[in-house]
Amino acid sequence: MIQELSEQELLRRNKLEEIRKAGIEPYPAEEFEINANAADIKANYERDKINYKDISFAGRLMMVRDMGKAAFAELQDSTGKIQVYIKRDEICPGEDKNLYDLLWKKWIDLGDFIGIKGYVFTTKVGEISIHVQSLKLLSKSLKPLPVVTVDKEGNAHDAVTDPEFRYRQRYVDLVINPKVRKTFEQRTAVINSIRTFLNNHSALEVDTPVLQSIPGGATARPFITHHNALDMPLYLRIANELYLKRLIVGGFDWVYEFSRNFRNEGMDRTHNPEFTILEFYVAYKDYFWMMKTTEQLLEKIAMDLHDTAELEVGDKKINFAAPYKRISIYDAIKEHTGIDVSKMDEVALRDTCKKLHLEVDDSMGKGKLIDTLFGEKCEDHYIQPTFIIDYPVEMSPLTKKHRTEEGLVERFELIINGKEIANAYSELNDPIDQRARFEDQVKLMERGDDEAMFIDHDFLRALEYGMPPTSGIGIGIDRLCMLMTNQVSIQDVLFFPQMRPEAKAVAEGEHSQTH
RNA sequence: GAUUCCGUAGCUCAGCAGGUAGAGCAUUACACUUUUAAUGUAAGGGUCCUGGGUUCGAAUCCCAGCGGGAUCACCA
Repeated sequence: MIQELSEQELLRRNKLEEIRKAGIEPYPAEEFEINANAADIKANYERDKINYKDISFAGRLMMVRDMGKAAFAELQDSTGKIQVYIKRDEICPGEDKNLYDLLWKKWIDLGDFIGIKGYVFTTKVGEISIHVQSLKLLSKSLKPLPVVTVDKEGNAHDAVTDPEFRYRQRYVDLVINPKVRKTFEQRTAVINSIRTFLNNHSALEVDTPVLQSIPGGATARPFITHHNALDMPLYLRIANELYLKRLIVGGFDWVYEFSRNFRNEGMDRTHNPEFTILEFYVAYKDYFWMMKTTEQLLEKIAMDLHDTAELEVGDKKINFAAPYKRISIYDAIKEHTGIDVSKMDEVALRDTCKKLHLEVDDSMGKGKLIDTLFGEKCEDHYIQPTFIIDYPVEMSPLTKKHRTEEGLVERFELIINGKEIANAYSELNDPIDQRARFEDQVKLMERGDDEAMFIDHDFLRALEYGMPPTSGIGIGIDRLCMLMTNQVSIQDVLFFPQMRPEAKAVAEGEHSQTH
């Protein structure tokens, strides 16, 4: 199948040939040395003019205002845009005006990368610009870039807003939408902030297997793959929890990993099939310590990014300053339904759910029923960061039993803006109890719960050697980034969100034209 | 997976009581040596997502498919 090139694409390919015929390499190999960037020039030129007389700058050509024998253009580098001024007699001092008349005026297009040397000056109208003394084509662009213009009021015209275009061709989105770049820089800032916090506490960053023979540590449907040499199924990890705990058994006091997890479930604006959870485990701590640490961490992230703990998220203000409200899951359900479920057995719970018109079936055990009740009736109400604590044992197979409350475990979830952001516990380190909990999961699986956990015998063996009392947490990094960058869709905090393949082959047709 | 909206030039969009496809920016040509959504004059550019159907005639109406968004379900 041959996809025809557009008029503009053909033109650019023709220009490419003209450039080569003129003896100019459109994709030069040698380094182009740079000694300034756009943001630096704009910020520092006025008070430090002496240092901006011999500038070497490179960037992508975004706009040209041609005046005949001179032109203004805008170049964009990784720090932003800057205006440059190109005068024919300046870059072509002799008789030969081809560099200007042909290369600059005819052959260079919007989207090309060019390198310039020159000096910084301020134009009549007061814009800091680079006066070009020499010009070099660094890379020819063969596809026209959407042109987004910004007027005096700062309004963008013809901005590309089509989500499909933006997600499939993120590289273009990043070039033409400066806010998108900022969001991703902030995502990295969130991760750096966390890493600094953890490293300052002498935590050890580790890597654990992504390919696992038993997908453990969470309740979710895994992706299955196959290892040919071993001739066995392998699962992409749904969590790294059981491996990090093995490392606590091995004697590390505090380990952490930014874990790319894979769950074979639905997709929407808060779910992508692959996503990132930060998990960390700390020896000799409990879930109270973990709540304090979590508050401190989130407050620090907000401060590092925004210099304030109070952030605008959609039409709400969310305050990340510690401490956060704590409420038990039973009290939360009582508060929002008026029903005390703390003493109910499975049958009574199922009836209660039915009365509240919640969809339930016989495969659901006590834990899942309570989870449903909370998720449907309560979760949405917690906008400010809130710790929901003390879950029933049935829904927490890896969590230590509560020190005083029968039937509960020492667990909390952190809810922000109606969404779960973190999940943490005092870790179950009693190997006998852990084995019993796994066996309960098997019974759930036999009843038809396809998310129940498998027994991980090696993990049990590790616990039998002894794991110190430990507290652990998983923090949803993508969702945290959505809050910190004020984005409503997970697709806007992932560079390349999962998409169905495009119907039309993008590459095939175009290759067959150029080979 | 269900419901609903959307798919027209490189980009943003208009066109729909069915009658041979339009604008702005971008592109091409010419003019212009401090402009800034530069300007002026002229020109080119489209399997109207794909495939069927109704009709003398479909971008427009109907059906199916593909892709995307939103809402819901599952879930973090």
